[in-house]
Amino acid sequence: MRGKPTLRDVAERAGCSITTASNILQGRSHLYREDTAQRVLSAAQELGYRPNSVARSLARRRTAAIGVVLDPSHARITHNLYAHDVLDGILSYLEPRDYDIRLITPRTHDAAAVWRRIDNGSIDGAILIAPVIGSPLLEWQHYSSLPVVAVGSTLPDEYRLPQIDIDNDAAMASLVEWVIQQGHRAIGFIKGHPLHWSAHQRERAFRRVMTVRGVPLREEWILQGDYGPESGAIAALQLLRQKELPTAVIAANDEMAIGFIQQCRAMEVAVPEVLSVAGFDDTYWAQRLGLQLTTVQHDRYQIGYLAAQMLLHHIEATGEHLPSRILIPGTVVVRQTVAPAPALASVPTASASILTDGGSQR
Amino acid sequence: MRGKPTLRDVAERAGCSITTASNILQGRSHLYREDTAQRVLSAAQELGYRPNSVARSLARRRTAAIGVVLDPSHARITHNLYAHDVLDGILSYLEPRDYDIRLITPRTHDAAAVWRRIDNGSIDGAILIAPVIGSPLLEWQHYSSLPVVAVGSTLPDEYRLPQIDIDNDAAMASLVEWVIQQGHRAIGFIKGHPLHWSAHQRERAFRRVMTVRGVPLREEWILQGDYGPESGAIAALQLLRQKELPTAVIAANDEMAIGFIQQCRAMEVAVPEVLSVAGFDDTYWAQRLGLQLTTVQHDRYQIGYLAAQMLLHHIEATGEHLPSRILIPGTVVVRQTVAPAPALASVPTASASILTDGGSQR
DNA sequence: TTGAAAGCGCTAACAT
DNA sequence: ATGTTAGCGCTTTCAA
Repeated sequence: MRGKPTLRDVAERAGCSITTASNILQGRSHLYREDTAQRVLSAAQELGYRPNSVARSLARRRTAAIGVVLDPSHARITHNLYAHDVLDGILSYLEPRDYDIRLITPRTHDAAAVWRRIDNGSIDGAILIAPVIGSPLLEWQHYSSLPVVAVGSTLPDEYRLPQIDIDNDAAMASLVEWVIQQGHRAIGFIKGHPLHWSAHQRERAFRRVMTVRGVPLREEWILQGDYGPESGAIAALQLLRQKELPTAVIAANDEMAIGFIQQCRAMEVAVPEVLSVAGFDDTYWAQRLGLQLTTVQHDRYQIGYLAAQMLLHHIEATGEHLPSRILIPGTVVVRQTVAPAPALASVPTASASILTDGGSQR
Repeated sequence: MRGKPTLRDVAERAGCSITTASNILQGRSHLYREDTAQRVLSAAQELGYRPNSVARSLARRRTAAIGVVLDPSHARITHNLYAHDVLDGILSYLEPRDYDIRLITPRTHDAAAVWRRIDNGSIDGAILIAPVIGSPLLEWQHYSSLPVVAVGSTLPDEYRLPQIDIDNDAAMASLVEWVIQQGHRAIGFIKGHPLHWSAHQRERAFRRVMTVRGVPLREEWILQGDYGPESGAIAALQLLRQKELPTAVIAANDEMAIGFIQQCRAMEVAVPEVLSVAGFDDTYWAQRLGLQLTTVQHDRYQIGYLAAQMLLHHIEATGEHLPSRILIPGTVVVRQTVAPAPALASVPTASASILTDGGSQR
């Protein structure tokens, strides 16, 4: 025996066949005599035998691995707070079930090349993280064979993919309702990255609620951002040089809200005294940086967890592919960056709470 | 032909042997007649053939995959800013070289179980992310066979592992020197997590420079933290209730500095007017949150990149295992949370710069 | 220029 | 209770 010990080595040492060794090491000892099992087990132990998972995968036609695929547009994982939380949820489901995770970060937009990396037999299924509009990940010819679920993007129905996402529409609606309840009638909005479905969904919800509540929509207060903090700062610059200002601004995510607030403060516009600002997502780092951002919390960890669970079901249930869609509700978290509208400053407000949920508005 | 097309299907369709198809698809067309190569290529194309990477790995005895292993102590990847940056660097090196990444996050401290997940033939090598003191990842019996490099922990020499890390000692020394140059003679310190080697290295450098410069060390100003933001806040609480206060505090990382500053401001202690605070690491999110934290920048992305590079060299160079150690220098970044010591407030200071490097002090 | 044959290390019918 | 056999899909000598 040379190199790493194989099953054959174990079998030889235990004086039995390879099959026997295989069965016993897979926990089917009850099929054999006590002492045979013992001999195999100790042989394996003594040799420091570890089953070769590649050979096992080939024989079983199952890899016990799933792929987590980042859209090529978010090439750097670092700045993607969303992905971190989801990944944690995925790991927490998969790790105890002995599934491996392959992190796939294609850098190209060529769909065939991307899918060659994904669907080459090395994984049993894949979770697509926030595929954007026009992403190669969404070319159906490719994902039609491998079990796949998408998270972080609520796709239009024609993409027949199981998907899990936050309910952007309902959550943003809650937030807007709540801001309006604070007495604001002059409300601005910072839009997210135009390639993300969520950006459109959040904007649409904003516009709808404003309209339904009869609050005037002023297009000059609706600014384009890209979900990054810098774009929030730029939006602040653009907004603050206007003659008329809103009393509140809702950003489509926390990062932009943070950039926006920094810029406001740099220009000596007090938040929330002069201008209220709300974010969306309740990201971990925003919480700990003393901003006390009023925002919408939703459980990204759970999204990852559920996505992994759903995927395993699809993999194990050898049959049907029910393209389901799960939307996780969000909750408005009242902290300190949204104040009652100036004219109504004396009206009683919802009690603000720090690090505990504010009123859920669903 | 049923199911996914295999090499055999391609060969049949092209009317040649499996060997021929294999060779041609691996780019050895020059061995064959022009038209044979063409037939194989188009057959593959038409069938949508994709080589099965599991079978290929088994035959080649190479997986073209490497493992990125998180120490069980940092089970949740979310809050580990360090890991994100390093991971990005790793990905950027490995992705273009067609290596796959397996993300391994053992939840147990049983070394044998941990290594069974890592070294089971599914990867060609592993990068250990910030193994802590006593980590199962460091049990040498296991890592002795698989090529492995450690990052984020500068291990004592007895761990014979190639490793890449920031030069904690020199970088912290620079920072302390710089703070002393600002005229501070009353300096506190917040220690990092006691299971991290870096925490000890940073503390040791602090003590050494203080001693060398003849600045008195006051143990009551040296507080235990754990690298988390909350521990910084707690340290502030403990420090601020003392009768005598330092004029500056150095935290062993940014997160603690942030927590510390939040708490100071909450207690109306002005930073940096009353108390200067420096961090360490220059984390991405700290930079964008308007704190203007004076800290030490170092290139974690590069650490990941180099680690991947080094690992591939070890894998490819079938021979020697030179347990090298690379230490990346850090740079003091002067922003706005450290002011000259009150008594010296009129002395000229190093020009503060925002988002550009301050003076390097090495 | 091409192909036959022997594996890689393991699993899983199917005997016995 | 145990072993034989035939793969899994590919690579790679080696021979033709």
